[in-house]
Amino acid sequence: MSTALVLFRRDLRLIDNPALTAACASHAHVLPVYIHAPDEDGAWAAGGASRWWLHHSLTSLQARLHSHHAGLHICQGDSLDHLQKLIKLSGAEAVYWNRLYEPKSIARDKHIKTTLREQGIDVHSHNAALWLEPWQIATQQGDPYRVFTPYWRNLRTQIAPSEPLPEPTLRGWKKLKGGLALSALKLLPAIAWDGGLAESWQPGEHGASQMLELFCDDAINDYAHARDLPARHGTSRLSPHLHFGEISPRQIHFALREHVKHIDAKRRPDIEPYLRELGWREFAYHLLYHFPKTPTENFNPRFEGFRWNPPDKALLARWQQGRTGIPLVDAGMRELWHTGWMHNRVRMIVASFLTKNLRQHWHEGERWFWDTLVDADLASNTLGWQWVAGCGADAAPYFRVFNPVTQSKKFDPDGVYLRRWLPELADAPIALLHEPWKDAGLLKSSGYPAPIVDLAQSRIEALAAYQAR
DNA sequence: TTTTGAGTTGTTCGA
DNA sequence: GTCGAACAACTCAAA
Repeated sequence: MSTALVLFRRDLRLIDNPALTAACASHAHVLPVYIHAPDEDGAWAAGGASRWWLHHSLTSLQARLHSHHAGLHICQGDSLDHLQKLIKLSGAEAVYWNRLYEPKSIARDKHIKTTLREQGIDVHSHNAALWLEPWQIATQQGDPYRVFTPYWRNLRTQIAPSEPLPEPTLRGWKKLKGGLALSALKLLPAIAWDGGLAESWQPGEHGASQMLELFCDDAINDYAHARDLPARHGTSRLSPHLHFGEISPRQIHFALREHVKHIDAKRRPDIEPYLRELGWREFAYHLLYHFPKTPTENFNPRFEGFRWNPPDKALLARWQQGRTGIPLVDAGMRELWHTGWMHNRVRMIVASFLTKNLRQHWHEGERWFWDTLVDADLASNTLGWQWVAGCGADAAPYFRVFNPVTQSKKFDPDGVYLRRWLPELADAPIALLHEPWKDAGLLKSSGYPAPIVDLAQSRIEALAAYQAR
């Protein structure tokens, strides 16, 4: 009657979970385990919003396991120590997990694997998060890709949607005494700032599949166009679910293809633009794996001596609080603070504003996003900030400076998004809503701040700084 | 080895 | 108002 441990990390689902399925197939008893070890993530331990999500996602996973008469054994502290103790207590002869790809996680898991194998334990790791793992794709010369388009052309030919693994059914779930209650991990905020998150999201496998269903029913039909409009729910909003592994790209791909199969060819939505976005996620993992220093170092070494403005705490605080005086920037930053998420286009705009108009170092934005986003992901966050700042792989050309007013008029022409997040301007006429500084009386009566920077002037200065690089 | 075509998401200016 | 060009040069990836 052999026993296996299944270690859950960022694969918080029962369906299409290769480690869980493999363990259940080969062992009579399976013990699901979660070990909370933020210290092992160093500077990139989960931020506040991510911890909130994690708490609720684990709650959901516990409920899913309970419905199988199983439990989740929770502990906190050194991963290897806990695994060794649990192996002894349960008599397990094997450990299963799904792989992570952050540099620190890779090093830790390698160490755990070596140590346990030396002790005669079988260790099996699986891919639950990616179409192809970072080392499974390379240029013809055998190098990692640095440009998205050829990467995607290659990846696209290798992904064929296949049926997700079913939820495993096993009678022999193992339970041990001595696990922690989830609340002992203290993942929820001490002061309740999380009301907006709870209104906006339903973490967990069930929430993920509901979000996917919603996407299939609605946004995918007009994705190529509506994904650019922040007032609309035109994107999938699956990013936090993907980050925590409540759903996998392969599940999404399969579901989308099944969904569009039954639609008349003339009205069938084109899912390629969305798959391409999943391709960007995959590319981010590819880059982080092959260039592990990029969360803290410029991908492009020519940016070493770049003339960032000196760090300015006051300016940064105004950006963080959504009080820059630029409506679209402020709306985005407030959406982020309230919901733990920001529309993709608006992310680019607030990031361009911070790095180009304010010329604050991209690390500042990277760090703020890390703490406030429910979908904060080291690979995607790194790629995104380096791309906007211009120092990344396949980065935006230096002269690409977003004009938040132009973007606002173009992508939120009726001001629906602005009015939603800037209640003090809700009654302003549309012409002024995009540029409220044009009416001093409006600023005074609304209390909305004047711009903290001159957009035109700062653009010119940014172009000069980037040209001098 | 060398050559060739190409590279997420923009803005401004002038015709 | 619409449209194309300029905004740089570099380096990536494949032929």
